Amino acid sequence: MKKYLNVLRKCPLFEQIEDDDLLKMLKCLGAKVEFFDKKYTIIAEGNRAKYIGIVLSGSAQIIQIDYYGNRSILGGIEKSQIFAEAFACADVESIPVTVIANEPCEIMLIDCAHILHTCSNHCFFHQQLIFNLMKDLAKKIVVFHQKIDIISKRSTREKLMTYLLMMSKKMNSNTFDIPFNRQELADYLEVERSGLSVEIGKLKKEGIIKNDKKHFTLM
Amino acid sequence: MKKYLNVLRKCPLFEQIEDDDLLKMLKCLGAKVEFFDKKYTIIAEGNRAKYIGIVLSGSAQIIQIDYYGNRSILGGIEKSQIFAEAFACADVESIPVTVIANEPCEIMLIDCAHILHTCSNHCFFHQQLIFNLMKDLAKKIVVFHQKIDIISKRSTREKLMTYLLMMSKKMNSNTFDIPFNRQELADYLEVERSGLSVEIGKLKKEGIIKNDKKHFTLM
DNA sequence: TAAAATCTGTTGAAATTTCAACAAAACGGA
DNA sequence: TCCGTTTTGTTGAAATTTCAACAGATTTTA
Repeated sequence: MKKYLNVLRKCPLFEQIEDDDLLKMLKCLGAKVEFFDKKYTIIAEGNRAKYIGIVLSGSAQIIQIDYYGNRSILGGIEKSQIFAEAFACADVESIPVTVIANEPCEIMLIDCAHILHTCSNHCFFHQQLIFNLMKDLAKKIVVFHQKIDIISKRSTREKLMTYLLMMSKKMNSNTFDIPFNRQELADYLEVERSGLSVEIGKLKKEGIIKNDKKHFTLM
Repeated sequence: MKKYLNVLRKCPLFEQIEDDDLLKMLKCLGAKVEFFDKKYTIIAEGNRAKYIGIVLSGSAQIIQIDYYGNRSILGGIEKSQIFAEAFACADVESIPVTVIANEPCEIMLIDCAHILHTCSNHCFFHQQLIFNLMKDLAKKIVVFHQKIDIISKRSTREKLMTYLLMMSKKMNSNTFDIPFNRQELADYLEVERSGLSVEIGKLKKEGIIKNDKKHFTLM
Protein backbone atom coordinates (compact mmCIF):
# COMPACT_ATOMS: atom_id res chain seq x y z
CA MET A 1 0.00 0.00 0.00
CA LYS A 2 2.97 2.25 0.53
CA LYS A 3 3.08 3.36 -3.08
CA TYR A 4 -0.36 4.91 -2.74
CA LEU A 5 0.53 7.09 0.24
CA ASN A 6 0.93 10.23 -1.81
CA VAL A 7 -2.59 9.88 -3.14
CA LEU A 8 -4.16 8.77 0.12
CA ARG A 9 -2.69 11.64 2.08
CA LYS A 10 -4.75 14.04 -0.03
CA CYS A 11 -7.94 12.08 0.48
CA PRO A 12 -10.38 13.92 2.76
CA LEU A 13 -11.12 10.67 4.51
CA PHE A 14 -7.61 10.46 5.91
CA GLU A 15 -7.02 14.04 6.94
CA GLN A 16 -5.01 14.47 10.12
CA ILE A 17 -3.89 10.86 10.06
CA GLU A 18 -0.16 10.09 10.02
CA ASP A 19 1.34 7.84 7.37
CA ASP A 20 2.19 5.09 9.81
CA ASP A 21 -1.27 5.09 11.30
CA LEU A 22 -2.81 5.18 7.87
CA LEU A 23 -1.02 2.03 6.73
CA LYS A 24 -1.97 0.18 9.88
CA MET A 25 -5.51 1.33 9.52
CA LEU A 26 -5.85 0.19 5.92
CA LYS A 27 -4.88 -3.29 7.03
CA CYS A 28 -7.28 -3.10 9.93
CA LEU A 29 -10.08 -1.99 7.59
CA GLY A 30 -9.38 -4.72 5.07
CA ALA A 31 -8.92 -2.19 2.28
CA LYS A 32 -8.43 -3.79 -1.12
CA VAL A 33 -7.20 -2.36 -4.39
CA GLU A 34 -8.75 -3.32 -7.70
CA PHE A 35 -7.85 -2.42 -11.26
CA PHE A 36 -10.48 -1.39 -13.80
CA ASP A 37 -9.95 -0.90 -17.49
CA LYS A 38 -11.52 2.00 -19.30
CA LYS A 39 -15.34 1.83 -19.48
CA TYR A 40 -15.52 -0.96 -16.92
CA THR A 41 -18.10 -0.75 -14.18
CA ILE A 42 -16.72 -0.07 -10.71
CA ILE A 43 -20.04 0.09 -8.91
CA ALA A 44 -23.22 -1.07 -10.62
CA GLU A 45 -26.60 0.55 -10.20
CA GLY A 46 -29.15 -1.54 -8.36
CA ASN A 47 -26.81 -3.33 -6.01
CA ARG A 48 -26.60 -2.91 -2.28
CA ALA A 49 -24.06 -0.26 -1.32
CA LYS A 50 -21.29 -1.81 0.68
CA TYR A 51 -18.02 -0.19 -0.26
CA ILE A 52 -16.60 3.28 -0.09
CA GLY A 53 -14.38 3.89 -3.10
CA ILE A 54 -11.22 5.95 -3.42
CA VAL A 55 -9.61 6.74 -6.76
CA LEU A 56 -5.89 5.92 -6.54
CA SER A 57 -5.02 6.49 -10.19
CA GLY A 58 -6.95 7.41 -13.31
CA SER A 59 -10.44 8.83 -12.97
CA ALA A 60 -14.04 7.70 -12.87
CA GLN A 61 -17.47 8.98 -13.76
CA ILE A 62 -20.79 8.83 -11.96
CA ILE A 63 -23.53 8.21 -14.47
CA GLN A 64 -27.21 7.59 -14.38
CA ILE A 65 -29.57 6.12 -16.92
CA ASP A 66 -33.14 7.36 -16.97
CA TYR A 67 -36.26 5.53 -18.07
CA TYR A 68 -35.80 6.62 -21.69
CA GLY A 69 -32.33 5.10 -21.70
CA ASN A 70 -30.58 8.46 -21.77
CA ARG A 71 -27.39 8.38 -19.78
CA SER A 72 -26.49 11.55 -17.97
CA ILE A 73 -23.18 12.30 -16.33
CA LEU A 74 -23.62 13.38 -12.73
CA GLY A 75 -19.97 14.17 -12.17
CA GLY A 76 -16.38 13.08 -12.39
CA ILE A 77 -14.18 11.66 -9.65
CA GLU A 78 -10.49 12.45 -9.72
CA LYS A 79 -7.48 11.03 -7.96
CA SER A 80 -7.69 11.12 -4.14
CA GLN A 81 -11.45 11.63 -4.16
CA ILE A 82 -13.96 9.29 -2.56
CA PHE A 83 -17.27 8.10 -3.91
CA ALA A 84 -20.35 6.11 -2.92
CA GLU A 85 -19.75 6.99 0.72
CA ALA A 86 -23.25 8.31 1.36
CA PHE A 87 -24.95 5.27 -0.13
CA ALA A 88 -22.66 2.95 1.80
CA CYS A 89 -23.21 4.78 5.10
CA ALA A 90 -26.95 4.91 4.59
CA ASP A 91 -26.83 1.23 3.68
CA VAL A 92 -29.24 1.68 0.77
CA GLU A 93 -30.51 -1.53 -0.72
CA SER A 94 -30.15 -0.26 -4.28
CA ILE A 95 -27.63 2.30 -5.47
CA PRO A 96 -29.25 4.72 -7.92
CA VAL A 97 -26.07 5.43 -9.89
CA THR A 98 -23.34 3.61 -11.76
CA VAL A 99 -19.65 4.39 -11.41
CA ILE A 100 -17.49 3.57 -14.42
CA ALA A 101 -13.79 3.91 -15.16
CA ASN A 102 -13.12 6.95 -17.28
CA GLU A 103 -9.67 5.60 -18.12
CA PRO A 104 -7.70 2.66 -16.76
CA CYS A 105 -7.70 3.17 -13.01
CA GLU A 106 -6.90 1.72 -9.62
CA ILE A 107 -9.63 1.91 -7.02
CA MET A 108 -9.39 1.29 -3.31
CA LEU A 109 -12.51 -0.28 -1.84
CA ILE A 110 -13.23 -0.24 1.87
CA ASP A 111 -16.14 -2.06 3.44
CA CYS A 112 -18.16 0.70 5.06
CA ALA A 113 -19.18 -1.49 7.99
CA HIS A 114 -15.50 -1.73 8.93
CA ILE A 115 -15.37 2.03 9.19
CA LEU A 116 -18.59 2.55 11.10
CA HIS A 117 -18.00 -0.12 13.71
CA THR A 118 -14.73 0.61 15.43
CA CYS A 119 -12.31 -2.26 15.34
CA SER A 120 -11.53 -4.43 18.30
CA ASN A 121 -8.10 -2.80 18.54
CA HIS A 122 -9.79 0.49 19.43
CA CYS A 123 -7.22 2.34 17.38
CA PHE A 124 -7.36 6.02 18.06
CA PHE A 125 -7.13 7.07 14.42
CA HIS A 126 -10.35 5.23 13.77
CA GLN A 127 -12.03 8.05 15.68
CA GLN A 128 -10.45 10.54 13.34
CA LEU A 129 -11.57 8.50 10.36
CA ILE A 130 -15.18 8.59 11.45
CA PHE A 131 -14.88 12.29 12.19
CA ASN A 132 -13.55 12.90 8.68
CA LEU A 133 -16.29 10.85 7.12
CA MET A 134 -18.88 12.80 9.07
CA LYS A 135 -17.43 16.10 7.92
CA ASP A 136 -17.46 14.88 4.34
CA LEU A 137 -21.11 13.85 4.52
CA ALA A 138 -22.12 17.09 6.20
CA LYS A 139 -20.33 19.18 3.60
CA LYS A 140 -21.99 17.24 0.84
CA ILE A 141 -25.37 18.01 2.34
CA VAL A 142 -24.58 21.70 2.40
CA VAL A 143 -23.61 21.59 -1.26
CA PHE A 144 -26.76 19.66 -2.18
CA HIS A 145 -28.82 22.11 -0.18
CA GLN A 146 -27.45 24.98 -2.23
CA LYS A 147 -28.05 23.18 -5.48
CA ILE A 148 -31.67 22.45 -4.56
CA ASP A 149 -32.10 26.05 -3.49
CA ILE A 150 -31.09 27.14 -6.93
CA ILE A 151 -32.76 24.69 -9.25
CA SER A 152 -36.04 24.70 -7.36
CA LYS A 153 -36.52 28.27 -8.57
CA ARG A 154 -38.86 28.36 -11.53
CA SER A 155 -37.31 30.87 -13.91
CA THR A 156 -33.88 31.30 -15.42
CA ARG A 157 -33.59 34.77 -13.90
CA GLU A 158 -34.39 33.55 -10.39
CA LYS A 159 -31.99 30.64 -10.67
CA LEU A 160 -29.23 32.91 -11.86
CA MET A 161 -29.82 35.55 -9.20
CA THR A 162 -29.98 32.92 -6.47
CA TYR A 163 -26.67 31.53 -7.65
CA LEU A 164 -25.00 34.93 -7.92
CA LEU A 165 -26.23 35.98 -4.49
CA MET A 166 -24.91 32.74 -3.06
CA MET A 167 -21.52 33.31 -4.65
CA SER A 168 -21.44 36.90 -3.44
CA LYS A 169 -22.14 35.75 0.10
CA LYS A 170 -19.57 32.99 -0.13
CA MET A 171 -16.89 35.32 -1.46
CA ASN A 172 -17.95 37.99 0.99
CA SER A 173 -17.89 40.58 -1.79
CA ASN A 174 -20.28 41.85 -4.43
CA THR A 175 -17.55 41.35 -7.02
CA PHE A 176 -16.34 37.86 -7.82
CA ASP A 177 -15.40 35.32 -10.48
CA ILE A 178 -17.45 32.21 -11.08
CA PRO A 179 -15.80 28.85 -11.81
CA PHE A 180 -17.95 28.13 -14.87
CA ASN A 181 -18.07 29.18 -18.49
CA ARG A 182 -21.50 29.89 -19.96
CA GLN A 183 -22.35 26.33 -20.97
CA GLU A 184 -21.21 24.97 -17.64
CA LEU A 185 -23.18 27.59 -15.75
CA ALA A 186 -26.26 26.73 -17.79
CA ASP A 187 -25.77 23.04 -17.02
CA TYR A 188 -25.34 23.80 -13.34
CA LEU A 189 -28.47 25.96 -13.21
CA GLU A 190 -30.31 23.38 -15.33
CA VAL A 191 -31.32 25.92 -17.97
CA GLU A 192 -30.68 26.60 -21.64
CA ARG A 193 -27.44 28.34 -22.50
CA SER A 194 -29.05 30.72 -24.96
CA GLY A 195 -31.75 31.67 -22.50
CA LEU A 196 -29.12 32.22 -19.86
CA SER A 197 -27.19 34.58 -22.11
CA VAL A 198 -30.36 36.54 -22.80
CA GLU A 199 -31.12 36.82 -19.10
CA ILE A 200 -27.61 37.99 -18.25
CA GLY A 201 -27.99 40.60 -20.97
CA LYS A 202 -31.28 41.81 -19.50
CA LEU A 203 -29.90 42.04 -15.97
CA LYS A 204 -26.97 44.08 -17.28
CA LYS A 205 -29.27 46.43 -19.18
CA GLU A 206 -31.43 46.86 -16.09
CA GLY A 207 -28.35 47.79 -14.09
CA ILE A 208 -28.80 44.96 -11.61
CA ILE A 209 -25.50 43.30 -12.39
CA LYS A 210 -22.27 44.00 -14.20
CA ASN A 211 -20.59 41.17 -16.03
CA ASP A 212 -17.63 40.41 -18.19
CA LYS A 213 -17.22 36.75 -18.96
CA LYS A 214 -16.66 34.98 -15.66
CA HIS A 215 -16.50 38.18 -13.65
CA PHE A 216 -19.69 39.39 -12.01
CA THR A 217 -20.63 42.40 -9.88
CA LEU A 218 -23.92 42.74 -8.03
CA MET A 219 -25.16 46.33 -7.82
CA MET B 1 -34.52 15.82 31.62
CA LYS B 2 -36.48 12.74 32.62
CA LYS B 3 -39.79 14.18 31.47
CA TYR B 4 -38.49 14.35 27.92
CA LEU B 5 -37.51 10.69 27.73
CA ASN B 6 -40.59 9.66 25.76
CA VAL B 7 -39.77 12.19 23.07
CA LEU B 8 -36.04 11.58 23.03
CA ARG B 9 -36.42 7.84 22.70
CA LYS B 10 -38.05 8.40 19.32
CA CYS B 11 -35.30 10.71 18.14
CA PRO B 12 -33.12 9.08 15.46
CA LEU B 13 -30.07 10.49 17.17
CA PHE B 14 -30.60 8.32 20.24
CA GLU B 15 -31.55 5.05 18.63
CA GLN B 16 -30.25 1.96 20.40
CA ILE B 17 -29.34 3.96 23.48
CA GLU B 18 -30.85 2.95 26.81
CA ASP B 19 -32.71 5.48 28.96
CA ASP B 20 -30.09 5.47 31.71
CA ASP B 21 -27.26 5.99 29.27
CA LEU B 22 -29.23 8.68 27.49
CA LEU B 23 -29.69 10.73 30.63
CA LYS B 24 -26.02 10.44 31.51
CA MET B 25 -25.05 11.37 28.01
CA LEU B 26 -27.21 14.47 27.90
CA LYS B 27 -25.40 15.71 30.97
CA CYS B 28 -22.07 14.81 29.43
CA LEU B 29 -23.00 16.67 26.24
CA GLY B 30 -24.15 19.75 28.07
CA ALA B 31 -27.56 19.59 26.44
CA LYS B 32 -29.76 22.53 27.30
CA VAL B 33 -33.49 23.08 26.85
CA GLU B 34 -34.91 26.40 25.76
CA PHE B 35 -38.45 27.62 25.36
CA PHE B 36 -39.59 29.58 22.32
CA ASP B 37 -42.89 31.31 21.88
CA LYS B 38 -44.75 31.14 18.59
CA LYS B 39 -42.99 32.94 15.73
CA TYR B 40 -39.77 33.30 17.69
CA THR B 41 -36.48 32.54 15.97
CA ILE B 42 -34.75 29.40 17.14
CA ILE B 43 -31.82 29.55 14.74
CA ALA B 44 -31.14 32.71 12.76
CA GLU B 45 -29.88 32.77 9.20
CA GLY B 46 -26.36 34.08 8.79
CA ASN B 47 -24.92 32.86 12.07
CA ARG B 48 -22.31 30.19 12.54
CA ALA B 49 -23.88 26.78 13.00
CA LYS B 50 -23.01 25.45 16.40
CA TYR B 51 -25.97 23.58 17.78
CA ILE B 52 -27.96 20.56 16.78
CA GLY B 53 -31.62 21.08 17.66
CA ILE B 54 -34.22 18.58 18.78
CA VAL B 55 -37.91 19.44 19.03
CA LEU B 56 -39.19 18.31 22.44
CA SER B 57 -42.67 19.80 22.21
CA GLY B 58 -44.55 21.89 19.67
CA SER B 59 -43.17 22.19 16.16
CA ALA B 60 -40.91 24.39 14.09
CA GLN B 61 -40.49 25.50 10.51
CA ILE B 62 -37.44 25.88 8.32
CA ILE B 63 -37.81 28.99 6.20
CA GLN B 64 -35.71 30.86 3.74
CA ILE B 65 -35.98 34.41 2.46
CA ASP B 66 -34.85 35.08 -1.09
CA TYR B 67 -33.48 38.29 -2.57
CA TYR B 68 -36.97 39.60 -3.37
CA GLY B 69 -37.95 39.14 0.25
CA ASN B 70 -40.24 36.21 -0.48
CA ARG B 71 -40.18 33.72 2.33
CA SER B 72 -40.51 30.10 1.33
CA ILE B 73 -41.13 27.21 3.66
CA LEU B 74 -38.57 24.47 3.20
CA GLY B 75 -40.20 22.09 5.62
CA GLY B 76 -41.64 21.44 9.03
CA ILE B 77 -39.98 19.82 12.03
CA GLU B 78 -42.12 17.79 14.37
CA LYS B 79 -41.63 16.40 17.85
CA SER B 80 -38.60 14.10 18.22
CA GLN B 81 -37.03 15.32 14.99
CA ILE B 82 -33.63 16.95 14.74
CA PHE B 83 -32.59 19.94 12.69
CA ALA B 84 -29.52 21.95 11.71
CA GLU B 85 -27.34 18.87 12.18
CA ALA B 86 -25.73 19.06 8.76
CA PHE B 87 -24.80 22.71 9.09
CA ALA B 88 -23.46 22.12 12.58
CA CYS B 89 -21.39 19.11 11.53
CA ALA B 90 -20.05 20.89 8.47
CA ASP B 91 -19.30 23.86 10.69
CA VAL B 92 -20.59 26.35 8.12
CA GLU B 93 -19.79 29.94 8.88
CA SER B 94 -23.24 31.14 7.84
CA ILE B 95 -26.44 29.10 8.03
CA PRO B 96 -28.55 29.66 4.91
CA VAL B 97 -31.91 29.08 6.63
CA THR B 98 -33.90 30.32 9.59
CA VAL B 99 -35.72 28.04 12.01
CA ILE B 100 -38.75 29.55 13.73
CA ALA B 101 -41.23 28.22 16.27
CA ASN B 102 -44.45 27.22 14.60
CA GLU B 103 -46.21 27.20 17.97
CA PRO B 104 -44.89 27.52 21.53
CA CYS B 105 -42.20 24.87 21.77
CA GLU B 106 -39.37 23.43 23.78
CA ILE B 107 -36.11 22.85 21.96
CA MET B 108 -33.09 20.88 23.09
CA LEU B 109 -29.81 22.32 21.88
CA ILE B 110 -26.60 20.31 21.85
CA ASP B 111 -23.25 21.78 20.96
CA CYS B 112 -22.15 19.77 17.94
CA ALA B 113 -18.50 19.86 18.96
CA HIS B 114 -19.44 17.91 22.09
CA ILE B 115 -20.85 15.18 19.91
CA LEU B 116 -18.05 14.99 17.39
CA HIS B 117 -15.19 14.93 19.88
CA THR B 118 -15.75 12.02 22.22
CA CYS B 119 -15.78 12.99 25.83
CA SER B 120 -12.94 12.28 28.22
CA ASN B 121 -15.07 9.61 29.89
CA HIS B 122 -14.96 7.56 26.68
CA CYS B 123 -18.52 6.51 27.26
CA PHE B 124 -19.47 3.68 24.96
CA PHE B 125 -22.83 5.16 23.97
CA HIS B 126 -21.03 8.11 22.52
CA GLN B 127 -19.91 5.76 19.76
CA GLN B 128 -23.50 4.86 19.10
CA LEU B 129 -24.43 8.53 19.05
CA ILE B 130 -21.89 9.30 16.36
CA PHE B 131 -22.99 6.25 14.43
CA ASN B 132 -26.60 7.44 14.56
CA LEU B 133 -25.64 10.92 13.45
CA MET B 134 -23.69 9.50 10.54
CA LYS B 135 -26.65 7.38 9.47
CA ASP B 136 -28.88 10.42 9.66
CA LEU B 137 -26.57 12.50 7.49
CA ALA B 138 -26.14 9.72 4.97
CA LYS B 139 -29.88 9.18 4.69
CA LYS B 140 -30.40 12.86 4.17
CA ILE B 141 -27.94 12.82 1.30
CA VAL B 142 -29.81 9.96 -0.34
CA VAL B 143 -33.06 11.90 -0.06
CA PHE B 144 -31.46 15.06 -1.46
CA HIS B 145 -29.95 13.03 -4.25
CA GLN B 146 -33.37 11.80 -5.26
CA LYS B 147 -34.85 15.27 -5.09
CA ILE B 148 -32.10 16.68 -7.32
CA ASP B 149 -32.57 13.77 -9.69
CA ILE B 150 -36.17 14.73 -10.10
CA ILE B 151 -36.15 18.49 -10.24
CA SER B 152 -33.13 18.67 -12.50
CA LYS B 153 -35.31 17.19 -15.24
CA ARG B 154 -36.51 19.92 -17.56
CA SER B 155 -40.13 19.03 -18.27
CA THR B 156 -43.13 18.25 -16.11
CA ARG B 157 -43.51 14.87 -17.75
CA GLU B 158 -39.93 13.86 -17.09
CA LYS B 159 -40.08 15.02 -13.49
CA LEU B 160 -43.27 13.10 -12.92
CA MET B 161 -42.01 9.92 -14.57
CA THR B 162 -38.74 10.07 -12.67
CA TYR B 163 -40.68 10.40 -9.43
CA LEU B 164 -43.09 7.59 -10.25
CA LEU B 165 -40.28 5.28 -11.31
CA MET B 166 -38.47 6.03 -8.10
CA MET B 167 -41.56 5.26 -6.04
CA SER B 168 -42.15 2.06 -7.97
CA LYS B 169 -38.61 0.93 -7.27
CA LYS B 170 -38.86 1.90 -3.63
CA MET B 171 -42.15 0.07 -3.17
CA ASN B 172 -40.87 -2.82 -5.24
CA SER B 173 -44.11 -2.87 -7.20
CA ASN B 174 -45.55 -1.16 -10.24
CA THR B 175 -48.64 -0.33 -8.22
CA PHE B 176 -48.39 2.03 -5.27
CA ASP B 177 -49.84 4.99 -3.42
CA ILE B 178 -48.03 8.29 -3.22
CA PRO B 179 -47.99 10.35 -0.01
CA PHE B 180 -49.03 13.59 -1.71
CA ASN B 181 -52.19 15.15 -3.01
CA ARG B 182 -51.99 16.98 -6.33
CA GLN B 183 -50.90 20.34 -4.99
CA GLU B 184 -48.29 18.74 -2.74
CA LEU B 185 -46.98 16.61 -5.60
CA ALA B 186 -46.73 19.71 -7.77
CA ASP B 187 -44.84 21.52 -5.02
CA TYR B 188 -42.50 18.58 -4.58
CA LEU B 189 -41.80 18.32 -8.30
CA GLU B 190 -41.51 22.12 -8.51
CA VAL B 191 -44.11 22.42 -11.25
CA GLU B 192 -47.54 23.95 -11.72
CA ARG B 193 -50.47 21.98 -10.41
CA SER B 194 -52.60 22.53 -13.51
CA GLY B 195 -49.78 21.49 -15.80
CA LEU B 196 -49.23 18.42 -13.68
CA SER B 197 -52.87 17.41 -13.98
CA VAL B 198 -52.68 17.82 -17.75
CA GLU B 199 -49.57 15.64 -17.91
CA ILE B 200 -51.10 12.92 -15.77
CA GLY B 201 -54.10 12.98 -18.09
CA LYS B 202 -51.88 12.58 -21.14
CA LEU B 203 -49.91 9.71 -19.65
CA LYS B 204 -53.16 7.96 -18.81
CA LYS B 205 -54.51 8.44 -22.34
CA GLU B 206 -51.26 7.14 -23.79
CA GLY B 207 -51.58 4.04 -21.63
CA ILE B 208 -48.29 4.61 -19.88
CA ILE B 209 -49.80 4.87 -16.42
CA LYS B 210 -53.04 4.21 -14.61
CA ASN B 211 -54.07 6.56 -11.88
CA ASP B 212 -56.85 7.21 -9.45
CA LYS B 213 -56.13 10.00 -7.01
CA LYS B 214 -53.11 8.92 -4.99
CA HIS B 215 -52.96 5.46 -6.50
CA PHE B 216 -50.66 4.92 -9.46
CA THR B 217 -49.81 1.97 -11.69
CA LEU B 218 -46.95 1.93 -14.17
CA MET B 219 -47.68 -0.11 -17.28
C1' DT C 1 -78.37 15.59 5.05
C1' DA C 2 -77.36 20.10 3.46
C1' DA C 3 -73.96 23.49 3.13
C1' DA C 4 -69.33 24.77 3.03
C1' DA C 5 -64.78 23.92 2.00
C1' DT C 6 -61.29 21.55 -0.45
C1' DC C 7 -59.43 19.05 -4.25
C1' DT C 8 -59.01 18.06 -9.05
C1' DG C 9 -59.26 18.52 -14.05
C1' DT C 10 -59.83 21.73 -17.90
C1' DT C 11 -59.18 25.64 -20.69
C1' DG C 12 -57.16 29.54 -23.23
C1' DA C 13 -54.11 33.36 -23.16
C1' DA C 14 -49.74 35.18 -21.77
C1' DA C 15 -45.15 34.45 -20.61
C1' DT C 16 -41.17 31.78 -20.74
C1' DT C 17 -38.12 28.26 -22.26
C1' DT C 18 -36.23 25.36 -25.63
C1' DC C 19 -34.25 24.52 -29.98
C1' DA C 20 -31.58 25.27 -34.09
C1' DA C 21 -28.93 28.16 -36.54
C1' DC C 22 -25.74 31.70 -37.28
C1' DA C 23 -22.34 35.43 -36.57
C1' DA C 24 -19.16 37.89 -33.76
C1' DA C 25 -15.61 37.52 -30.43
C1' DA C 26 -11.95 35.27 -28.02
C1' DC C 27 -8.54 31.82 -27.82
C1' DG C 28 -4.77 28.68 -29.03
C1' DG C 29 -1.53 26.89 -31.60
C1' DA C 30 1.59 26.70 -35.73
C1' DT D 1 -0.04 36.91 -37.54
C1' DC D 2 -3.16 33.78 -39.50
C1' DC D 3 -6.26 29.98 -39.29
C1' DG D 4 -9.10 26.77 -37.02
C1' DT D 5 -11.60 25.99 -32.84
C1' DT D 6 -14.27 27.24 -29.07
C1' DT D 7 -17.13 30.39 -26.64
C1' DT D 8 -20.67 33.66 -26.46
C1' DG D 9 -24.63 36.48 -27.80
C1' DT D 10 -28.70 36.90 -30.80
C1' DT D 11 -32.76 35.66 -33.11
C1' DG D 12 -37.28 33.73 -34.38
C1' DA D 13 -40.25 29.83 -34.28
C1' DA D 14 -42.01 25.97 -31.77
C1' DA D 15 -42.99 23.89 -27.57
C1' DT D 16 -43.92 24.15 -22.89
C1' DT D 17 -45.13 26.25 -18.61
C1' DT D 18 -47.46 29.52 -15.92
C1' DC D 19 -51.45 31.92 -14.59
C1' DA D 20 -56.23 32.83 -13.62
C1' DA D 21 -60.59 31.28 -13.66
C1' DC D 22 -64.14 27.99 -13.39
C1' DA D 23 -66.85 23.72 -12.75
C1' DG D 24 -67.44 19.13 -11.19
C1' DA D 25 -66.21 15.81 -7.63
C1' DT D 26 -65.07 14.77 -3.08
C1' DT D 27 -64.63 15.55 1.74
C1' DT D 28 -65.70 17.85 5.96
C1' DT D 29 -68.62 19.74 9.26
C1' DA D 30 -72.51 21.58 11.33
